[in-house]
Amino acid sequence: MELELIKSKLHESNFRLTQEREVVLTTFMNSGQMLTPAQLHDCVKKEYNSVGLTTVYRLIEVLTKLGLATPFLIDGEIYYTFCSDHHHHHFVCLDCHKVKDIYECLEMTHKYDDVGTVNYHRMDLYGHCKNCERKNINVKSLEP
Amino acid sequence: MELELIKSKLHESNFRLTQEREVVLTTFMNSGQMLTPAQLHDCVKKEYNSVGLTTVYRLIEVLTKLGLATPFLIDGEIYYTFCSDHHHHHFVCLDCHKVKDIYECLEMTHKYDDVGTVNYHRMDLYGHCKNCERKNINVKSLEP
DNA sequence: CATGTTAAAGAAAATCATTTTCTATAATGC
DNA sequence: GCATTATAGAAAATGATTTTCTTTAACATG
Repeated sequence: MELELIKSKLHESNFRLTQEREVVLTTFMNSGQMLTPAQLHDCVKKEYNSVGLTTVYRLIEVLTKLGLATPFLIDGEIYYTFCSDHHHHHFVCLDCHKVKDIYECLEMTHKYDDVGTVNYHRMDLYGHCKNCERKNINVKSLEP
Repeated sequence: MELELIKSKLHESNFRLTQEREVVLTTFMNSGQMLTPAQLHDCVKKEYNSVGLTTVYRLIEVLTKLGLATPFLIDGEIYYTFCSDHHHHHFVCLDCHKVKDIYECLEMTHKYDDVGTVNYHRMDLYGHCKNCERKNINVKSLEP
C-alpha cells in the first residue's frame, strides 16, 4: 500500500497530514519490521530531524485504530508493524524482527462458529527468516 | 490439565509449591478467562485472604516461561490465560473475556517454509461467545 | 490567497503498570 | 529436625505511556 493511499485514509477519518506524520509513516513503512515506539523514534531520528516521541506514540495509536498497524507482544515488549488493510497473517523473524505478510488464509472464521460468533482472527508465525538462517549457520560454523 | 500435573511441572523446574502459588493458580485455572495481573489479584482477594500483587506477577512470569500461561494484547492491555501445554488455539470472547481452547490445528507450520523456518505459531479468534450473544440480543430487544 | 478554526506537535509533568530491593518466612532436601 | 535457599510481601524504583498545556500549522471557507 503506497503512501498516497494511506494519506487519503487518514484524511477520510479527519486526521491531518502533518509533515511529522509523513516522516514517521515513511520510516515505519520502509522498515519492513516490527518496532517499538522508541525504536521507531530512533529510526526517524537517524534519517530526519527528530520528531517528538509523543508524536510517534500518537501516530501509532491512530494507525492502530485505522487497522494500519498491528501490535505484537514479544517477551513482554510491545512492537508494531505497518499493515495494509487487507486481511493477512504475519511471519515474524525472531532474530531481525522483519515481518513478512502472508496473504493466504484458510478462512477458518466460519469453521469454529460452534464457540460463538467469530468477528476476526489473527495468525502469527514465528521463526527465522532465510537471511538470518544463513547468518546463523555461518556463526555456528565458526564455533570450535 | 489438573492441579497436580502443574505442581509436578513446577517441581521439575525447581520452583517451590507455596500456598500462595496454589491459591493463585487455582483461581487462575478456574476463571476460564483471560485476566490482567491486577484482575487476577482481585479475584484471589475475593475468595481467599489476599496474596501480594507482586506474587501474582511472579507466578504469571513463571507460568509463561513454562508455557502454562499465554498473554493476549487487547486494547493495549496485557491479559493472560491459563494454558495447558498441548498446542492449541484460542477463541476469546470480547464481552466476557472467557477463553475457549481449540485443539484443531491445520499444522500450517510447514506450509510456509518459503519464508524461512517457522518455529511456532499462534492463532487467536476474537468474537462473542454464545452466552454473551444471547445477552446482547436481549439487550437489543429492549431498545425502542 | 487570506483567514478562522481546530487538530496536532512538543516539552514537561503525571500516571501507572511492572520490576527491583530487602528482610523475614517457609518449602525442600538431607 | 535442621540447614539451605527460593519465595512472600512491603516499599521504593523504574520506565513506558499518557496527559497537560501552549504554540504551531493544516485545512476549510469565503
